[in-house]
Amino acid sequence: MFSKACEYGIRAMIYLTAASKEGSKMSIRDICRETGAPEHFTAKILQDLSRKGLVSSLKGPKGGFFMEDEQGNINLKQIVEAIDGTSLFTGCGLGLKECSELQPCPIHNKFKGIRDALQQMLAETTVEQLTVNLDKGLVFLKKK
Amino acid sequence: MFSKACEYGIRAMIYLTAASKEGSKMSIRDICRETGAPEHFTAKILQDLSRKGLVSSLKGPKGGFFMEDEQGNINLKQIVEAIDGTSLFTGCGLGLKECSELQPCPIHNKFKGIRDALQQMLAETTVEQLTVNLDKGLVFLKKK
DNA sequence: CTAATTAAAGATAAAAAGGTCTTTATATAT
DNA sequence: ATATATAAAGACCTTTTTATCTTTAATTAG
Repeated sequence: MFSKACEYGIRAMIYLTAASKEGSKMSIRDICRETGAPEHFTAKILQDLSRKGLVSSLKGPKGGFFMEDEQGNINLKQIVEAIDGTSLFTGCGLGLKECSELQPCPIHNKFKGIRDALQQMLAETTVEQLTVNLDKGLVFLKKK
Repeated sequence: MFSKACEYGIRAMIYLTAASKEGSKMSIRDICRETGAPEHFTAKILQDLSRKGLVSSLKGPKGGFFMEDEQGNINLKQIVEAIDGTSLFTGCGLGLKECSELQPCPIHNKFKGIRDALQQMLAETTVEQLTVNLDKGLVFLKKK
């Protein structure tokens, strides 16, 4: 469904949001230890998200990545769009370059229903919400 | 959502089902002309689907690909699984190797809803059904 | 000011997906 | 039998994705 980059990015942002509640900045190493993601690859992804304003960062000792308070309101759709683009939400299920109500592919309407439900679910889910059961050990960001 | 191979495969099968109603066998060239797909790549895909029994084929002059009557009942889930595997239906939204009710990722339940809806939609949609509006020119398999 | 620590950036590599080309096998029609 | 048309198979190439390695820039602590 999502690219690896997107999966790692979402996991990192959820972890960062949880950690930032205690005011901590986390290094790439920390983040990847806790999310089971590859370090250099994740660094690329977070640098990209940082440029786009979805996460914050600071260089130097005691530096690292973190989330500003208002960044907790960022939702999953924003992250997916930042990393994977909008094609998942707007593209044709059968890959047609042009597919619309006017010129639909055979699965246009059925697929649209699914696509829209996915889009809505992602849009209404903030990273903040996803940290709720994390500290309680009820949900996980990597294999135990 | 689906791989290119899967998109081409589905489009080819819908076209073949429609053509086979008139008893025609279609060459790769015909199929790709009508679906806007690359020939050699589509040949690979159809050869694979043929080995797996989802389409039928015959070599030689007047040969080509076609669908047996009962193959019209094949549904989209079967095609997606044959080409892309089952990970879309069973895998974790955040890419965790182990993700289940017992050990869920933060989006497990919300994602499961979407995944299941997609799965059900694909399972209840047969290629036969998708040919209905094709001859009427109401739906399309390639850009006009 | 210096050393240490961290993200940023860029170069490179490996793997997977997507796509093409060439040869072979098989069936048909003449 | 021979020529022809077709799928089947395999080798190869290109692009994208995933991942790693190295160097640079910025910040902090002492």
